[in-house]
Amino acid sequence: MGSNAELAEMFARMADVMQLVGENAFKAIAFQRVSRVLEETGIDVVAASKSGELPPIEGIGESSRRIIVEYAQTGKSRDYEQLIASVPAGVLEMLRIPGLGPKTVALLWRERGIESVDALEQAIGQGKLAGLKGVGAKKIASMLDGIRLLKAGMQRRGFVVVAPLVEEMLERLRSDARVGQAEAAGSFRRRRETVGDVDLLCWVHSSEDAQAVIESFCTQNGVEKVNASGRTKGSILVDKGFQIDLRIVPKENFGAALLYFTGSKEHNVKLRGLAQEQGMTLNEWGLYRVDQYNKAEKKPGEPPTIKPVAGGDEKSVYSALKLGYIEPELREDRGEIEAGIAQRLPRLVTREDIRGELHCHTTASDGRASIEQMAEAAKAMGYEYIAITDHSVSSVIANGLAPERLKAHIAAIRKAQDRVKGIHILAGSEVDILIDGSLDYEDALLAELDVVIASPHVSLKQDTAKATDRLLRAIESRYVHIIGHPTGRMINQREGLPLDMPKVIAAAAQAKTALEINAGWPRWDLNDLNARAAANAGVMISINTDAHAIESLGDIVMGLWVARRAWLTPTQIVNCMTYKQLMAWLKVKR
DNA sequence: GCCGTTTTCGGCCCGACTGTTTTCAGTCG
Repeated sequence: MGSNAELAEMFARMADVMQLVGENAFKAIAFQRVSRVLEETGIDVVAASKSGELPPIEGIGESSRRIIVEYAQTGKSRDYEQLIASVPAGVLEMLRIPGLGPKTVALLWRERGIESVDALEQAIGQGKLAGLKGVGAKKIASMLDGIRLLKAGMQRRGFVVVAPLVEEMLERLRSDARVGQAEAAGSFRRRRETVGDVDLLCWVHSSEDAQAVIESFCTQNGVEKVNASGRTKGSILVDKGFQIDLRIVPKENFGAALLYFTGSKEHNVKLRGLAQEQGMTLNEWGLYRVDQYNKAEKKPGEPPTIKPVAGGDEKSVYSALKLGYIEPELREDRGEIEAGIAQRLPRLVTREDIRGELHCHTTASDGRASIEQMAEAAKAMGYEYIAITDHSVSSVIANGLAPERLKAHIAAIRKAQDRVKGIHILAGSEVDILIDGSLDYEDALLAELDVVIASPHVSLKQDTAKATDRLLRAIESRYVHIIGHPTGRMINQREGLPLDMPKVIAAAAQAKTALEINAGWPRWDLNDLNARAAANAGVMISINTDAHAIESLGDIVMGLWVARRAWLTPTQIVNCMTYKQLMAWLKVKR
């Protein structure tokens, strides 16, 4: 076996070890970067190494290449094994304790022989940490807090799960008369599917109010712990250990702060490097000319006393760095800065570009609204068309339609079109991709439909070979227009099919079958990276809500977030086509 | 370890907050 994910994990572990043994910090950072690049690249590096065709990849140098190639050929790496053997596994685990870093873990290990999280907890209980340099009562208390959090299982929470909490916090801030403007930043603003913590940002009318706003933030109802409470920055835990940070800056610095707090960290690092190359320095206060920037005059919590080149709003900062505006969804250091330099940033899809819905359900299967109701709702959204795609016969729980019922349903859809004007109603089906990749209806019946979406619903724990073959069969069917939620994953709930995604994408490109971004939570399937890889390979993407009720048609905005994170432009999206274009596209395979 | 329209060597982003300290190291984002 062997995969990018396994290699990424290896490099991440090696970086951990390097930090612990006091290796040059930049080496560890370099390996962390290799790990991230491996996770995100569309290139199957193991397969490429085996065939001797591993292309140069930015961030992966000679040493890392050697490790990758050795691993691809032998299934292991001597460098990795040697390095990993030098530190007990439990010590590496201690790095996961929030608030504990490599220096302290190394100190505990070397000075007190503590080799696991449990051993640390015991040692604290027995007072064995006494006399350690730099470790006082408060630090010990914070270690116990960290251990408690770690054991409570601090996984990243789903975007939609934390959204109400964020809205509530913002509401509270905005209703504070001292606050001028409050926004959510961080991975929440970048619309990542999961969020590790939430970053809020605001400016206040009078700088004397800043500390008081932080204080009221840190003492509001529901606060379980205050991690930090300074003049411009507060950090709290709420809702069983979920971290929320608040940062306050003057209005004039809001743009630079929003940029800084939105991240990603990797995006920021690269931007700062770019600023440096241009004789400037970028921080959360603004963009400054380096020859004017005198660190000695910089007081913590207060803006630098010199005039910034830019900083009032984000656009001015990007523009001063000779970049086009980079949308928050792109800020992951996945090539957006290079694209900005080359003035080749994508024109990301927006809500206004969406002309129709191609995947929804009605009361015929497991939906809650009639054909007419769904069509009227789509029309009210300004759509030109909607495809009604109820479940097929094998989806028994979803009241899937047997062939005869489907025929009657098609007739009902045609009839509904007579009653509802101003929107085209297409007859479709979400047909099950069965375990072996065959479809749930005969070809002759599929041929009667305007739109066919084929989706996997059951047996989502197949191995990679079986799952991939299963999807390929459906992709290659001349009657299938779109593969619905291709992996079947549910964020934070189930993994879904372990597809060989490069293979699936290549087949879809070849067969001219579109892949879906299912906008429904917790699917968001395809995810951003796979959707981007697919679109780059020439595969059309359809952003579908899979709505089972009128309100869910509005989920399209979530699908758009994923699509924007995937760099998609309207020309790559099926349901950005006009009705006429769509009808032509639907006939291409047949 | 990685990288190069000023570099194949010498850099590598920057600031806030905390805790244990008298001037700073560690951690985080």
